[in-house]
Amino acid sequence: MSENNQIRDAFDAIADPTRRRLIRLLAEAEEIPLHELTAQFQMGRTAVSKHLTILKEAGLVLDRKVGRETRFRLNASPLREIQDWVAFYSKFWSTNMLRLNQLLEEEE
Amino acid sequence: MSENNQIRDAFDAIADPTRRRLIRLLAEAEEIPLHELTAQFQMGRTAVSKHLTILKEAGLVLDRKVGRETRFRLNASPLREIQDWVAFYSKFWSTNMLRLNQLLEEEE
DNA sequence: ATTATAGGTCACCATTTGGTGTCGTGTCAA
DNA sequence: TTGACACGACACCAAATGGTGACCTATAAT
Repeated sequence: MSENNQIRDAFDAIADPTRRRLIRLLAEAEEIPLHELTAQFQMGRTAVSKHLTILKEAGLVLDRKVGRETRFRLNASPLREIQDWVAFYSKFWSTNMLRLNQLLEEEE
Repeated sequence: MSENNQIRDAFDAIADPTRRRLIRLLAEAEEIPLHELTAQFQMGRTAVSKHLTILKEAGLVLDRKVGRETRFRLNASPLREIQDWVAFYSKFWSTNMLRLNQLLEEEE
């Protein structure tokens, strides 16, 4: 269960702003077909399809064919890795750390 | 204060595994000069320096010159944006959402 | 039956990315 | 003062990235 099909890094997948917008759009609806997603962007269908492929490779998106359309939906769970990663560094942006940086700055 | 010098996206900066390792190394010490960082990788000094430049452009790293060496240190605060972004989606990987996905899967 | 829609696939392209080696300069050590 | 070290800057390169348009097939609508 919960197969590890992740060809691609989640960090890599969310690096592109277009793909983050796709994730956002898919979060706001159950399922969205490609042509409807494409309508939200200025680029062509092929480009959007490529971005969705990358999201699929990272396990962030699932798709199913319904009639002649391919509907996409979000699978957010790979984002857990991102959250775990960033949580580790949350202790480094406390006010104490900011003050330390300021002190080192003024030292020279 | 806390100037917004971010030429580059933090999402972009953390996409590369080498840069994430740099962030980790810098989190474990106060300051590390370039040559010492370079020793941790298999690539050359120029490549590591380029990665650090990218981290600097994202505001994730600060540097100061001391003698003939350039010492780098972590400035984690831009990671806050990442945390805020990913926190929004945490509600989508609850067990309920996973079950819903399974149901949609079995539907066809 | 014909036409329009949806989308996969492919070839193609410009730009960016991630690495290399070299050269020049400032700094520390002998 | 001579040499070794640390580094920035630059030219260069292969591969990945992010986009395009054209073609083909499957499905839906008329």
